[in-house]
Parts: sequence; C-alpha cells; structure tokens
Amino acid sequence: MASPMYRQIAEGLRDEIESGVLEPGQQLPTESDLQDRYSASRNTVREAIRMLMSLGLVETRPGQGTFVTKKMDPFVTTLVADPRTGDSDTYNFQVSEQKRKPSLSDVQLEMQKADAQLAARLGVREGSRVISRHQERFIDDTPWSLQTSFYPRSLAEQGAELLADDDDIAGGAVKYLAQTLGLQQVGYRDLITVRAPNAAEVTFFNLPPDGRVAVYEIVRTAYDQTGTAMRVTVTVYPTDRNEFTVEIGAVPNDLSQPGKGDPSS
Amino acid sequence: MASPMYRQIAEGLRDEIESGVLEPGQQLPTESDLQDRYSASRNTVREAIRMLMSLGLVETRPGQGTFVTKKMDPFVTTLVADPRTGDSDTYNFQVSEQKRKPSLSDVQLEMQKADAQLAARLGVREGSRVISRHQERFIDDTPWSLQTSFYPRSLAEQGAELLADDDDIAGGAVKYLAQTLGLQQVGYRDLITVRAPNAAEVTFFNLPPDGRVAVYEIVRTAYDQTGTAMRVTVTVYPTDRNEFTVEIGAVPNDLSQPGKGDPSS
DNA sequence: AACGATTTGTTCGTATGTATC
DNA sequence: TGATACATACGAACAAATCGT
Repeated sequence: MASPMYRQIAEGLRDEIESGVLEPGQQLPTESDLQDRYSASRNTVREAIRMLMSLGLVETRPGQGTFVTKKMDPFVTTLVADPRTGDSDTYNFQVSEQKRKPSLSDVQLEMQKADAQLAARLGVREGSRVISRHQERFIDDTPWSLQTSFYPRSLAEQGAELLADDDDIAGGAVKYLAQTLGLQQVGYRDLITVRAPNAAEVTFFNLPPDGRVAVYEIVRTAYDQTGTAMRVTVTVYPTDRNEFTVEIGAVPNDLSQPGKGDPSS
Repeated sequence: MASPMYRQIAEGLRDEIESGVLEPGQQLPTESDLQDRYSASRNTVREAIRMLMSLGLVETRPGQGTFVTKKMDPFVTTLVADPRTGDSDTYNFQVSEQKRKPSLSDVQLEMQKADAQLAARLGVREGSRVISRHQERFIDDTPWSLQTSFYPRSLAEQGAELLADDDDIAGGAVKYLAQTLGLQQVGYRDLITVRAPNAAEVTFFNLPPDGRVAVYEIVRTAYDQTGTAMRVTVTVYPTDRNEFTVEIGAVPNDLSQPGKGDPSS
C-alpha cells in the first residue's frame, strides 16, 4: 500500500513501455480500458498518464488516444571549431552536412540596455546600450533555435556600422569586425544551461505549454586579441530535438551515426 | 474565453512571479485563497499550480504551502581540458576550485555486454564483454552525478589488470593506461543530451518522481594515438543544479561569477 | 455536409489521507 | 491534539477533437 494507485498504474505502463511490450508510436489502452483493467476511476487513470507524459514516455492526442513517444532524430551541433572561425558560417555548414535544409529569418535589430548579467559578460556598464541582433533559425522548415547576439555599441561607433544595420552581414560578423576594426576573435567561452521555456519560446518552437520540454540556453562569449569581450550570443534550443558535441584534440570522424534509435538487437 | 480557466489562473500567477510581485521563496496564496480569488473549484486551482510546477516556477510542500522556486546556485563543470589530461583528476580539481567538498563512492565494477550503441562508440563487436566502472559523485554531500566508464576488456587482458579491479586507480585511469600499455589519450568527443531521469536516477538524485527535472547525459569517447576508442564515459547530472562550459582558444579568467541569481538591479 | 461514436480535455463537487505546525 | 494545507481518489457532466459512415 506504499505508493498511491496512480503511481502503480504508471509503473505498470512504464514497464510495458520500457520492456518493449508497447512499442514507440503504438497506442496505449484508452482511459476507459485502463479504468477497467485497474479498477480505478478515470481521474486516477489520467493522473497516471499525466505522469508518463511528464516523463516523456507517452503523448496524448485529443480525439485519438495516447501513444508511446517516438523520439525524433536529433540535430547535432558541434560547439567547437577553429578559434579563428566559429561564426554564423558554421551554422550553415553544420546543417548542410547533415543533409537538412537550413533557413534563417531576417535579422531583428534592437538597441537595448544591458542588464547586470549581460553587462558583466560583455564588459560594459550595467544599463549601457548594446546592439541586439536577433534571428530565428529553422531546419527543414521546423523551428530549431532562437539566437540573439549582443555587441557593445562602441563597436558600431568605431566604424563597424553594419552591426547597427538591419541587414545580414555577408561573410559573418566575425570577419566583418576583423576587416573594419582589426578585431580578431581569439577564443570564446560557451555556457550551457537547461531551463523551462518561456512563453515566447513555447510559441515559436511549438512546445507543450506546460513546460515538460525544456530548452538549452547556450551563451557564447567571444573575446578579441586584447582579451576583451567583443560579442555575447545567446542561443536557445528545445531539448527534445537537439544534441551537442565537443571535440578536443585528435578525434576520428564521427561514424557512430545515432542510427534510428531502434534497439535492433 | 479562449484558454481554459486553469491556464488563465496559471498565467496570472506566472505574471506575478516573473514581475517579482511574488519573490523566490515566498509563499503563494493557499489553494483555498485562490479558489476565492478566481472563483474556481479547488481542482481547477490545483491544475493551475500543477502547470506552474511543471514549468519549474513553484514547488509545493505538503502541510506548508506552495512556494516560488528558489534556484539553487549551480555547479559549473568545464568540458574542455588539455587533451593529455581530462581524467578523473579534473573532477577533484574543478570541485575544489569552487570551494566545495567533493566525495566519491567506491567503484562498482561489472562485466557487461556492449549494446549496439556502446559497441559502436567503443569500436567493439556488439555483445562483446566490456569493463564497466561505476561511481557515485557528491558535492558537499549532496548527490551530484552518476558516472560509468566502459573499457574494452582487451585492455585488461593486455596488461592493464587494474581496470578489472574493484579499486580506485591512483593517478587516474588515463595515466595508468599510458604507463602500462603506452596508450596516450590524444583527444575525445563529448556528446551532450538531455532526457527525463530513470527510476534509479530519481532515487539517487532525490528528484521529483514525475520527471519534471531532466538530466544531462554526457557521453565522452576518448581516443588513443592510433585513433582507437579507449574509453567511453557516461555521466548523468540533474539539470537543476548543473551547468557546463566549453572554452576554446584564449579566454580570460571567468570573473562573471553567476552571482546569487538575484536580480538585484 | 451532417451525424454519431470514440477519445481526450476541462470543470465541478465531495470525501478522505498525510504532513506540518 | 487540533487546525491548516497539500495529496489522493471517486463520481459526474459537458466540451472539443477525430474518425468513419
């Protein structure tokens, strides 16, 4: 009598799923069926299913039924690159290598005041103005990530006017800054966190509104040859369709394609 | 009238939380209060709170109330290191740098059959035996990560007997393999994914059983000078108290300590 | 296009259990 | 011990989405 009824039901179904009795994509018994099978009320059965949903094991479709989750094949982003590159070019390259069609929205440009955290990262005073360049990124027409790059406004004032311009920067911002201001990107730091999506992210990525799918937030701070932060880029990815790799030193080419995810033993 | 009542209630409370009217750690109105405030039934109010919980904004404590979540300050793990190191030593070093006390469980050693995925990564035949060395890792006596390293059994047969031994390997396994077999770790690849915790992880990390706190799974495949995989390490961390960084090229020391997380603007 | 059957979604009422103070 | 607050469980009704006739 230790654990409540709804959890016992969830355990039972969970076992069936993880043992493969119920395969990915397959429909679970209806709530009505489960009521009979476990002699529990509908609400209790629903409680069990809700738990499985929260665990990412099943998904419900109104009017249809409840189904074992089929994991979509992830897109893998590589976080390292040669220190001298690591710009937006990298994005297109990575995507095309995996034979998917990337696309980008227009740049949405804003002047914003830096909050405490951003100011610290960018090495500017809190409350000072920064250039914010925001883009939506898609792969095969499904929303894949939201990216915002921040630059100190001083960069535009010193001659890199295109930064404060609403257009795409041909060849990438890193190259542009090298050409106009002589700024070399000599290194960067990525900070990887995971959190629940906010309302805008739920809308853009088409995520379930209850936050059961989290998002990665990757903050990349890039430094120039003087050790000064020249850019901070924040990119948000849903965790359900993204993975990341880091490669250090001599690493053979990736042959271990994740496969179908089928345990085809 | 578009969205259901429970979501409107959740929206209202969410606004109060995100605008700071309700501060982290503060108690929300009781379910009874919220019934009156929104003239909804208790179940509907609970539905709203459940959504906020799923979003990680609040937590409930039986007999006490519902409280705005206070983010615990994260432990930051750096994924890069010099290619020649990157062993368990790194772990102790990183932890002590942040002035926390690390501790490790005994090594739990097993011989296992490699499943398809592990076999591909480790470059062995599926179903062949591998050495599995499992450890629980704590920081300040709270469970922090679960780590399992896999080695081809051939390594132990070729002279690295300690791998198949139940003891800690003084100085780290990488150094040991270099000394006994001349294997140099020349590089590694990390694969970062996020998923719901399994039952064992829920227990060890003391996570809510409904899976609303996800875990990172970091798979590190290390290669020797011949381009052969010499080790695969799988480490699992709860997302609610861990962050990761990757540093490439010349990067100044990290001064941007994440602070208390307080928006003390 | 219309309708009915099926299935999940939302909301209410009520009762009882368990944890905390 | 009692009061308070959240957790579990049942029953019921109607709404909304989906599918087939």
